[in-house]
Amino acid sequence: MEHAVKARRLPRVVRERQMVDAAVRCFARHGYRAASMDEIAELAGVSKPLVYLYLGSKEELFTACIRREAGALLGAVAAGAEGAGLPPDERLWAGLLAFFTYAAEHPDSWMVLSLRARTQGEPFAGELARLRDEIVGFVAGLIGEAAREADGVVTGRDVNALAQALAGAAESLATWANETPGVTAKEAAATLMNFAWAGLGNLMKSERWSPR
Amino acid sequence: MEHAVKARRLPRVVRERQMVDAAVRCFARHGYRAASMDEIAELAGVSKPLVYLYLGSKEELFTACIRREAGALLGAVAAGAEGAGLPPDERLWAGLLAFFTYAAEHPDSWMVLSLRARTQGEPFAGELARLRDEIVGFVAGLIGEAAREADGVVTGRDVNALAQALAGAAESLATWANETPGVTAKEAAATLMNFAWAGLGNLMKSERWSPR
Amino acid sequence: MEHAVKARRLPRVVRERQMVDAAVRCFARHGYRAASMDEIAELAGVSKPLVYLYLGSKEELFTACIRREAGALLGAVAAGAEGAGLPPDERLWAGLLAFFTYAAEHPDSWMVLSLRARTQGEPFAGELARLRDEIVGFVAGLIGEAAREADGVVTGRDVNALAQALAGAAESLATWANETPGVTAKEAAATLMNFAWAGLGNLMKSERWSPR
Amino acid sequence: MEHAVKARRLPRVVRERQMVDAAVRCFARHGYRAASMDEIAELAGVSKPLVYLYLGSKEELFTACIRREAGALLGAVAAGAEGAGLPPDERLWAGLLAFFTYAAEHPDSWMVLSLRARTQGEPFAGELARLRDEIVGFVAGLIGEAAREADGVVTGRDVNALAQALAGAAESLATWANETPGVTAKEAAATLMNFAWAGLGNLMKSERWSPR
DNA sequence: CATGAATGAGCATTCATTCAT
DNA sequence: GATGAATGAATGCTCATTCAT
Repeated sequence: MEHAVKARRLPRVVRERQMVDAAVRCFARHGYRAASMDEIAELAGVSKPLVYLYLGSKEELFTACIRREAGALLGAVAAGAEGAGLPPDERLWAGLLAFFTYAAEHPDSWMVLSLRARTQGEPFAGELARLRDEIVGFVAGLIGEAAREADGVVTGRDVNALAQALAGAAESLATWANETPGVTAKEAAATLMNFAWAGLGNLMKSERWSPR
Repeated sequence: MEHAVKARRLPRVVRERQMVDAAVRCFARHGYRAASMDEIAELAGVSKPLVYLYLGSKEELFTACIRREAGALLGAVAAGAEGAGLPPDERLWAGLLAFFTYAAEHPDSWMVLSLRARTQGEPFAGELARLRDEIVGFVAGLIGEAAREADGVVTGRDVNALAQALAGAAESLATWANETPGVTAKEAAATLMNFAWAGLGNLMKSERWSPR
Repeated sequence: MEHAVKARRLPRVVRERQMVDAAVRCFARHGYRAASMDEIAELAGVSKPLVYLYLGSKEELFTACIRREAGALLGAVAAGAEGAGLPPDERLWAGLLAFFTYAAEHPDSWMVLSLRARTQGEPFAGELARLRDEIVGFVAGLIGEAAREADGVVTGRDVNALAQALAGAAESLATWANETPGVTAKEAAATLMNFAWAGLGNLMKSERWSPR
Repeated sequence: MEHAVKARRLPRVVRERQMVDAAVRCFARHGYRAASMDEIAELAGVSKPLVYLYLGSKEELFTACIRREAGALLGAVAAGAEGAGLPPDERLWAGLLAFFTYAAEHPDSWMVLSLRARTQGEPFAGELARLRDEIVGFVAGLIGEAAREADGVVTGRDVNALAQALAGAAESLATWANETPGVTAKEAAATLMNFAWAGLGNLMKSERWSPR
């Protein structure tokens, strides 16, 4: 008779996924503090006590969101950029494309990862820092590889600052692209790639801009 | 009678400045939601009703913070980059240097502008968007000027995306520099300038990176 | 198939005993309100619904605890003091010793009976009052018997007040002995016996202390 | 016009007293856990936030209750028993009378001090222990004084156990008197005095009851 | 001008209790 | 017989905001 109208008595794993889904949306829309457990529970279609039973607390729930979404983003970028035989520029391009595509297709996830989480102190900052470190490390690896191929001379600190700037530019562009109608992930990735590769090339050739 | 213990009966402008000062610190430290009017009033050394009398509400107070700090940042960048006769690269360099210097010297101000404000919806986003538009516009102007000088061919959309990427990289680098001990404003500015100018030059010469 | 890992399918009586055991511990440790059915169920090694199935409700469970422990205490005291042929002082001594021994050997039980139960209103107070009445009645019986032997003149009200005071002193001493390391049950019983018997003797000889 | 119908805008000290009054009633009636801040606030005729503003938290409020009531009880007993020139028995009598009178006239206060506070762990137990120690110390002082006057030989441990038993009997009798209609404070005090003094005298003469 | 007094509304969290299997 | 799944109803606590003086 009943056609699972409200889907009661679901197994725990399913419920947990629903809850984290709802939480990601709410945290993305309102931020950590402004998001209320009531709203999350209602959006997930369950009662508040169940959220606490399964996820523990608001803090743990937020951490679970960050972990899950960070894993998904990392997975997408890694899957896009893995091609071992490809030259570094091709792999950077693939990684950037995968990154912008993920950000465009999962705006709530990207919102949580890029903005909401940073504004809270520990323990969220740490969780987020790990994601950023992995991405920056991945980019720094590509830059270093390219530098070796080109016999360029760059210090480790330079490589890190560059990777940092590139990651920052990517973050900023992704948010901007999400907010600006008509900008595709491919365009955003191309812009950044153009912007970055030439600059990287120059740096590796030690042709630097200097004041005066 | 009066022991001048706590400097009573100050003119309104002074009191307001004290309050906004306190508010910037609190918002920077805790974020918009987590900052409490109690703490702000106490830090400003006034009673809570006075804050409401002068600044209206928490929302208006936050807006006042954003406006004042955005004005200060813009003023600093404009003052640094104004030299009318200088070539565009020198002016971009001066602007970047002024920007990173401001962010380093006023970390609370930069915190409010870069992170805290974005995480809240309207009307703060709008306030912030205006600051960003001004900065991006300034950068875009420089890029356009340079493009004309170099007879390069770039569309307006390209210029905007570039300015956006540059601004994003700058934002990200500024936060990173503030969090990383030993990184000076000048280093950060130099890194970005190197990174950017070559890429911009290539773009304007229409030498683009493209996949495959 | 079954590894007998957790002793499933036990007879109801055994399960109930486990539950009440666990409940006594929890109520003793946290008090009625602060003890949670979750903790009790977990400590008993069963699921919560089973607790409800067997014991009905938190209130009924607590009542069951009081009843069982009160019965055990009464049984211990009665067993100790029954010797029909002995003189009343010997029987009081035996009863006191049994009482302090029980309190020392079953601290959780004594905690529930002495403190936790009283702080809750009906219906627990009633349950407890019955235990107290039985003990006070037993003591009053001994006092009355001794009074008759000594041809003393005491009213029923006096006997009751005396028994009440004696019971109170005993309660207080038992708790104090449990909390004070190095105090044995026998010492506590002796202290009270010394304290009490002389006063009782005086009273029965109508040698009373009176002010002025 | 307005006849102070609800007495708004009262000075802080008055409000605090009202709140603690209400809290003592609620804690006495329901115990610490079961008493709700809502009920306390309503009974005090104020809003809940005001209770928190002035008293801090439920724990601090309870502590404030214990402190205030313990002080009042101690003050009453001390005032009753101070007569420096009187013999120890007269002073014990006066102290007991003051004690039972206080317990009879302030049943909620006595409830809080005697039962409610004990069932909670720290920090309430400590607060309460101090009251008990003061009373037991006072009683022990009297017993010791009497022992010296009578050239009796009692160890310090005996004196403490006796004082403990006496205090316990007093506590128990006070509660019993409060619960039993028709028992006056004077009767309760006399019963205990009779009960105690003879026993104390015997002990000091080393005439002890011993089994067998 | 400036503040002590006061609150309505909301939030994270917990708990006793009950179904559906 | 036994349990995983689920919740209604509180509870302690906080905060932005406003009067009355």
